[in-house]
Amino acid sequence: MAVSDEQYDPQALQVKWQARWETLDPYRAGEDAGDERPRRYLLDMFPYPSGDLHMGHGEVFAIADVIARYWFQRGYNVLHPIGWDSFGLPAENAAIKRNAHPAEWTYANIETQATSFRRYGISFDWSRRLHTSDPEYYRWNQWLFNRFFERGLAYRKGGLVNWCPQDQTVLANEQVVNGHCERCGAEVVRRELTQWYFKITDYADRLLEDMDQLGGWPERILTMQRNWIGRSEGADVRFQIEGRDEPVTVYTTRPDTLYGATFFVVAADAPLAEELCAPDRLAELEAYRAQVAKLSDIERLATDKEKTGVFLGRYAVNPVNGERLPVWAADYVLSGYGHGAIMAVPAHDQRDLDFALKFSLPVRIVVETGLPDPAESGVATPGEGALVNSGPLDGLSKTEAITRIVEILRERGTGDAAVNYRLRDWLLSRQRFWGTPIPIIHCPDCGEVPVPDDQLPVALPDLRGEALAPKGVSPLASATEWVNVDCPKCGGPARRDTDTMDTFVDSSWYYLRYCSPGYEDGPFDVEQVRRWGPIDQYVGGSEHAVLHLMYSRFFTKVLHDMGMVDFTEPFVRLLNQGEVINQGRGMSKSLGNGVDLGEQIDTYGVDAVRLTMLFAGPPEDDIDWADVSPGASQKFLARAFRVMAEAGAASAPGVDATTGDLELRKVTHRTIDEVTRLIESYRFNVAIARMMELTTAARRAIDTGPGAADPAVREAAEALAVLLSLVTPYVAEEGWERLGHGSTITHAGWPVADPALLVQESVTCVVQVAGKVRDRLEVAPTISGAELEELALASEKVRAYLDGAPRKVIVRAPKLVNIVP
RNA sequence: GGGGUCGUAGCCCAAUGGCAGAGGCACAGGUUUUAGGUACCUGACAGUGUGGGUUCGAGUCCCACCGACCCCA
Repeated sequence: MAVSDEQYDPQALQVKWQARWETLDPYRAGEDAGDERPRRYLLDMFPYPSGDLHMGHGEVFAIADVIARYWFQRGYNVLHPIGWDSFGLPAENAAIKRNAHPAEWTYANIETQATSFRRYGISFDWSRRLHTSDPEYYRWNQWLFNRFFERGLAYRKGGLVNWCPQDQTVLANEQVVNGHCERCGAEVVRRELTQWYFKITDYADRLLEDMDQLGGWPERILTMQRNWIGRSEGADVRFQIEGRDEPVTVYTTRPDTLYGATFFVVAADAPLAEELCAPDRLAELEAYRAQVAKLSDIERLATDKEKTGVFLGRYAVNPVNGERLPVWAADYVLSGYGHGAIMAVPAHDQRDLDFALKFSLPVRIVVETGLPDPAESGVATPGEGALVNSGPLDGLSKTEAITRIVEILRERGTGDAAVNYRLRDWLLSRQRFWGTPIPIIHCPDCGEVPVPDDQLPVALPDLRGEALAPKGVSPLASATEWVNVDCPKCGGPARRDTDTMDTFVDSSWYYLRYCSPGYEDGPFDVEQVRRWGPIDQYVGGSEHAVLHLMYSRFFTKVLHDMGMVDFTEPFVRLLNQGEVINQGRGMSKSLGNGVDLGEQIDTYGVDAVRLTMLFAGPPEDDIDWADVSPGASQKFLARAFRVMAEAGAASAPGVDATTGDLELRKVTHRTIDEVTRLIESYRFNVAIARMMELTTAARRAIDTGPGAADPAVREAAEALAVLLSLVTPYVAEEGWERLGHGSTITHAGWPVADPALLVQESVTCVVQVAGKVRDRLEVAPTISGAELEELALASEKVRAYLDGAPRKVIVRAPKLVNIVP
């Protein structure tokens, strides 16, 4: 049978090579301590097992796989593990609906995804697989919690928290997006609850400072984290309140405007409002609070919203000039920011001005900006200028005034410079079942007692179906036998903590567990982490900018302080892939524009789908599935397959390529050179375009050139197979085998371009007159500037545009000459 | 309102400050084919969102504006 008659049959190749890979196990990381190969650790953000893999997974795992396979070809010892982020609410909701256990749904989905991953040809080291819902994994969440507790980094406190009425649990600040639950989209309300927190605020400065190690991260993610942490410098100022011993501290970024304060505002929902309220005004405050409680933070802070508030019948005293400032409660001040109270400087802050104008409070200019009087214009002047009406600060600039006022406050003991953060501590308690139990026992006598390490894990009780239905407290509370235990300290009757941990705890350190997945003496083997860590390349979505990516950085720093890891940042480089959308919009059931990954694979084959994902554009860009054509990808792969098969049938391995067709050899080596650079800079779409050109050149050589048996054709086909192996492993394996090579192409070795073949013997030099192209010259690439200038000026075509001697000649040998007449 | 990213053929995308086009889709034509499809070959299509500036030379650098998206308000 003629080779060219053979059909490219992607499904058959998938069956054949998937089975071979199972046997050959080519993607396993080398564990031998004497292994001298340079190590690389590549990680994809692990999936949540919500069902089968979807198009988004198809993209992110294809991208990371190119990098992994490139590293394999380069001879590195590659760690590329996979696992599942398998605790979480969807499993619990499914279990309630089906009267089942969350584990059933979870592990069934994991198996479905594992099967799909294998078919999708991702080069995972399956021996390191982990699931965060396994007791052997979450045991170490608890162990780590104990360490955090010992160090004062895990603590319990009461306060207003974000409550999602849909999911019936509290949420961390990071999980509230524009006042809505990041998971389900329900509007979040405030509740007063006692909850566990991780003290991430202790690490705020280090989370900022260490960003200088993150040159391999997208700038926008760093900016998002910087904004989220929200460090600002200013001053704390203590105001005495008439008729009260204890002063109230406010934080301000503009202490220089202290003389411009004309009233004082406390957050309506802060306990302080009640404390400061005159007895005869309490009823009014309560009524107002009820009104405020209905609003989200976003609504409260909206600048276009009419200001509201109530006077509390009290006065604060300005520490610098003794002025009496009326104390108001209002909703535009948040109890969570600073100290929940502010000094209002209406002339220079728009929100304060809106409030002042609404309630006829005085406006005093203390910064001369040259702009119209805010009291008249209604526009505050937050800019800089010389201080006025400010006693000792008069005439000073903003910076000078800030320095001076801080000195004054410090001398009088009524304030000091202060740093404030927007970042809040990480609320980690959750009132749901399918998570890691918090390993604390509450004893009436001993208080909060950690479960001793040797009694971990605190395993989840066996609850299922209706028992998991949300009721505002954790389902664990109803597992009486599980809850009631003896205190580990005094042996008296005590109760387990019934909340579970935020699942972001699980993902904060999973990358370390992969280094020694079966380790039983700790969360990870310190030595193995020293070998592999930190992660050289992390790949995942930007939706985790201030969630997982920040939490994981925090965990890493704590573990560093504990002496368990010797680096301070977990992810050296970060790549955020775009989303796969359809017809200009995200895929969704309601829009009916969903595309199923499995169906695409069934229709076009794994290789064509992967190729389509990578060829669509730069990895960071969104892919609109309506704009791409997997059918065309499949056709290209058929072409490439035929080239490899025909070359394989016409010659044997080991022929001397130097005797082959020179033109094709040059294309091959130029392609190798360019693809190498393009892969290293993650420009996969362009790299693939080069592979297409090489395929076309080889095709032409076979059909109308030296023919399939020419050594240059073999050289081109072999290079093509290895280049393609990063993107389309199935057709590459088959091609490699047809070319007469054994086993697997995974470690065939990255081809090296011969520099001699990259040199061109002539290049086209463009000759411009006044920037317009007037002639082209074929010249040697080594031509000197002077020689080239002479040639260019001698050109008839050029002389036609010249009128006498040129004023200036710019020579960029060998490609360009520009003559300025 | 502040900050960021990005605007290149009908579409997706390329182009170290140096000839705007590498690759693909779609389109048109040719060879093969009974025909369609496949395969192979060929072709047409923009002057880079708008307006300034820097430069011998700007898609690329700077400024303003318009539009899209993202983040913080």
